[in-house]
Amino acid sequence: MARELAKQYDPKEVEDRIYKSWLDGKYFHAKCEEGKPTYTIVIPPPNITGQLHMGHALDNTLQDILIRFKRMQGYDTLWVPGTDHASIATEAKIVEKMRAEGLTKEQVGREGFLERAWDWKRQYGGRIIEQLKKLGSSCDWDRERFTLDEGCSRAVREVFVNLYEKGLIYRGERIINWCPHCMTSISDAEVEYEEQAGHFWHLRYPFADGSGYLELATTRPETLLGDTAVAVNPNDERYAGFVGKTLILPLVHREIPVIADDYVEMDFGTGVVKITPAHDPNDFEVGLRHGLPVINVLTDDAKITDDYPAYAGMDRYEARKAVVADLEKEGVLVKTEEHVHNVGTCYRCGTTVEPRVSKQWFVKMKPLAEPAVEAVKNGETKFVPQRFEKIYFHWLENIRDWCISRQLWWGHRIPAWYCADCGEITVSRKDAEVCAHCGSKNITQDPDTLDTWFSSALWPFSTLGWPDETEDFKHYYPTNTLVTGYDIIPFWVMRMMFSGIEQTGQVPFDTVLIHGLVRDSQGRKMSKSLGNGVDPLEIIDKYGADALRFSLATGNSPGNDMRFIDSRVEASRNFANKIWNAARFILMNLESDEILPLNAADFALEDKWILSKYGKLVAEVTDNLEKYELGMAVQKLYDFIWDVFCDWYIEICKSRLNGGDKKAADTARSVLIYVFTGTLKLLHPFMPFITEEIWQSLPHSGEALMVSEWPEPDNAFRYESKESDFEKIMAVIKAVRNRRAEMNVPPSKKARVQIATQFKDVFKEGTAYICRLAYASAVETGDGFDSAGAVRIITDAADVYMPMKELVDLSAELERLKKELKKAEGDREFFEKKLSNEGFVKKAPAAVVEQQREQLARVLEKIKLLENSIRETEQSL
RNA sequence: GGGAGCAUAGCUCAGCUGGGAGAGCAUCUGCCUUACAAGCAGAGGGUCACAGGUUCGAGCCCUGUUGUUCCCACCA
Repeated sequence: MARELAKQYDPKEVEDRIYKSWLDGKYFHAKCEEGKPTYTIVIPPPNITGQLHMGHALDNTLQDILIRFKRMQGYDTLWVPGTDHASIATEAKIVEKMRAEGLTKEQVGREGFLERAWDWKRQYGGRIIEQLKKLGSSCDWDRERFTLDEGCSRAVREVFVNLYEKGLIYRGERIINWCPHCMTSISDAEVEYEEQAGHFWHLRYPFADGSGYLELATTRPETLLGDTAVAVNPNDERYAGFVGKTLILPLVHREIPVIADDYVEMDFGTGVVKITPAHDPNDFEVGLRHGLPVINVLTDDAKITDDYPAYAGMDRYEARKAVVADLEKEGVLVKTEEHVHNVGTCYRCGTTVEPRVSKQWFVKMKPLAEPAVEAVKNGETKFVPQRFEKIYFHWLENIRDWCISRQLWWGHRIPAWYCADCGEITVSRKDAEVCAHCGSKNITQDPDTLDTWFSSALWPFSTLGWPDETEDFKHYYPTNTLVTGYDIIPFWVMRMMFSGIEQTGQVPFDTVLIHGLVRDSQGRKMSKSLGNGVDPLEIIDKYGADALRFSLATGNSPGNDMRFIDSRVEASRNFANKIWNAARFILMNLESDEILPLNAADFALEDKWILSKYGKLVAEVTDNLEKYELGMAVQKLYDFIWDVFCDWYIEICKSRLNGGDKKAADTARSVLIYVFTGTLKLLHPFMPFITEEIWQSLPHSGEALMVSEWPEPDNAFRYESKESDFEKIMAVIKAVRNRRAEMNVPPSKKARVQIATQFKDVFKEGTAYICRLAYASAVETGDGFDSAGAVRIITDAADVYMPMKELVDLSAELERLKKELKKAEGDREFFEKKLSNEGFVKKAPAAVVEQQREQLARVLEKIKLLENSIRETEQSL
């Protein structure tokens, strides 16, 4: 029943239909099956503001590969999907949208704002989910979650209150990173440092007693307004006499002290530092040590406060200019130097961050960090590749308290109420009605919301129903593999680790699989501003999802960045087409829908060869996948399908299929289907669409490839010696092709092939293959042949003659033989040297020594044959 | 200032525990051979950054150097 398939694979015709059939079959849905081992992944929830980019495509391809592999292996697999409310990013979008309508947050109020935000979420929040489906992601969509949904919000409350009760969450006035554009505090992890060209202004601060001045340098002269001291190093002899004296702050004319503090580097600048506790984290610390006042000079949108009428309302950069000009006027500006320094910027909007003293909520990190470090040190959770542990440790070991409050509306509101009567704070799982301390009803909830990452940190268990002991939680927690980019370790991985350990007593996952960034073809980071981003959906449209997935899974090693190159996707697309055509070939050679039974008694040499190769492939691919070596697994599949199965096995099968011997043809069909079906299974996690589509049209049992059983190597089909027999024949075929190509003999011109060999049986069996694949008109085997005018080819197992007198240029042939002899003699020297090395023979493993001996023997044999050939050729000349 | 990665064919990259260097693309030569020209059969192309060391043996392990990318860090 020959079937007609299109000559080329058309992913557009296939993908949506196949994806729908999987959904209809509910194959993605995890059923909490008793007695089955579980395998769980929680998706790194993409932001609802996001559109699928290459980073997502890579991340989710890897997860889908793992989850499909484990599903086929028989695990009860669950891949939890969902999205993140992304407080800052989303809020910024809404604000921007409102601005277009001429509205501000204040005008619409909190309620109105949140309504708009939820509307926005309903409209766009599902966009990226639909895009993930295009990629083939086999997530359990029935369990889709959102960080701001009811369940996740309850988990957030529970954790907040729990930590508060343990004293691990506190409220305090600290210096924090403030984004004047987003108008909120951000955590240390959310600050990105970049080098900026700036200036170094040298200033003179005069002593109050008129006895001169101290010279210092600053990069931020406008903060001078908030200076409350000038510091020098206590060991600095130059300034030893000045400590304790009083200076007059220029412009402001306030009296400030000279203090001594270790923080000051003697050999940087002038060794004198102005101290502005309100606007520099280090100065803040110095201020604490010396009991200095904190004078805030900037508003929350980074303008000078009304306390300084000369500059009030100017933004920090305008103020800087004005202050410098005034300093110059006052005669205290000594000089201005060019200076490059690190400036902190907001990771969301890129605005320069303003360190600022304010009252915020913090998580005390030390007690949480220690068990999280320990869990990785003792191997409960391991990183792949392992080196990323270092980044993880480094962050946790140097961590400062986590500022979790945000001056935003879109997010989990902080469950703290302040009492206007007694001034105490009530923190509660349920919305508080009265003050827990004095019973007053005069309480108001903290207006702030929590850092988005606070809820993301709970994702592995909040999505499974925690804090309730749900079936899902009991069944699927702890999860198994977390797949993410190395850039997210401090934001997310680390926080999930300590949150999981603290809240559930267990690590949230046993393995963290880290991947790199997908860069553009020139190695640059893909970014909106550069406009160099490649849209995965366009690639899918052009080449198919399988081709994209295959490209992302291959050709890079774990943790390393990769470049996205179009030609690689094209190659993957070609590979898909190759598989498609292999399927076409098999289908057009089938006579029924039956799965023909394998009958070992009928196997031809090539059947044993391919079965043996296939068995090894199964073992290796499985092993690679279990070790997260996805790139290696996929490379082996590529080589097997293209080189081994298509180029050799299919070609060789043709003679049996067309030969008229029904039994032989059926044997070929049975092996073709067995090996091809098994290979499709192995490839399915990487290229789910095309493999499913083909499998469905091949004879099969079961509903779908994606829920079929993962292959296991069959020991009955191990044929080591047959494998090497077949490879002897292959070597002859390759050698003949090679010589014919060199001599420009067209395939249409057949030639007799005579093979002198000690493996006569093998080559007799290989006659048909040699005729077909080496364009032989006939094949003879024997001990020796007349070499006069024959082309001679030497392989490891055979001495091959092709009588093609009219084509042979004897003198050229002689040259070639001599060249080959020279090479063989070089080989002989190599092996002889190695084997005569006493150290090698004594110390190398016996197997290695033996192998080298065999190789030497083969070389010697070859040399003998070559010398013969040369002699005979010389005689013919 | 600290830490990490990378340096292999013209290009993009593999190379798992050390046993005479691989793929894809590109180039060149033949082929429309009844699955596939998105294909088939061949070919050329590499002092594996450099210098030492360990070893019988190093692309792989150790030390240093150079180049490059990234992360972290309070040098005002």
